[in-house]
Amino acid sequence: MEGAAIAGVTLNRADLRFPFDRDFASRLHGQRIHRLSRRAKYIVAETESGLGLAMHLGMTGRFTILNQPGNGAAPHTPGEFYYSYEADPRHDHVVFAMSHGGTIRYNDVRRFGYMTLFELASMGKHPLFQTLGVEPLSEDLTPAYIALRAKGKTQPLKTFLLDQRIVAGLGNIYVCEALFRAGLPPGAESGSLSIGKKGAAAAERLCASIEGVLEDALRAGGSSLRDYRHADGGSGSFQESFDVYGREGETCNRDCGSVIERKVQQGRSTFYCPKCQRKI
DNA sequence: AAAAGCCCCTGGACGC
DNA sequence: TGCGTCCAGGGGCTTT
Repeated sequence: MEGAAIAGVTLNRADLRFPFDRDFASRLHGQRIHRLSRRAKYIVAETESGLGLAMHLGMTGRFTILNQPGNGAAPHTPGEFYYSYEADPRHDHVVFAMSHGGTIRYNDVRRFGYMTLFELASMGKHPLFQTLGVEPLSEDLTPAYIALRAKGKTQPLKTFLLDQRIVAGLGNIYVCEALFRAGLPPGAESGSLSIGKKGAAAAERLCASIEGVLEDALRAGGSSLRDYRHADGGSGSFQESFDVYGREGETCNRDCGSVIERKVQQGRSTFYCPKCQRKI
């Protein structure tokens, strides 16, 4: 979509998680998309005129790119998977008509996603972005950074890692998986990461595990649970490589003889191996 | 300051 | 077939 202009925006309702900005559609009308980028869990469309469109998918948000008007998308190249998109009047909330004749649909069953316009020039000062922590795949994520931010915190590691102000973009799946790979208990005090040799070693493992999990997941095209899909209708396969997520009651992949358990932290499920993730 | 709990919303899975 | 309960890739707000 980079290089294409927005020929029209149709809003099929007045809000998603939040009401759309006033003049949302008209401000985007005719804007050429200069580039698409990402910060934390936000997809950002940057227009040539300096307008930014931040898009968060929430839990069930999904973009589908259709290269022809109507229901079906023609393959980009011969032999490519042909994706037929069935219109969903109940949950197709936003439709972008693009200058080259294609359309982009935003579908979101639970409407926890949202979109908002902002000025690219002052992105760093925008409330959505201002407090975000480091990108997990950047060189900013280091054991020293982890130790610094964890220092003195009594909150559980799981909570610490889900906090977007610390590391931006980690979600429930990848936090669970990273903690497993690092051999760290989800309930351990975060502050321990900044104490002593064991803490330093743990921070080191955690850092490497976060990177490793995300890289593996990216290679696999992400995790496709339920109807989670790519913009071309394809799906990821990282769910087949989960060590702990969604594996309650199953045997640990480390052959430690234990079974994966589930507990609730912050109202979300944490999956872990009680034996492999015993202490820092 | 930190943690627990509830809320937003819809739908699928499962038990009775 | 229907109804109730629990659960879900996120995260904000209020209460303790």
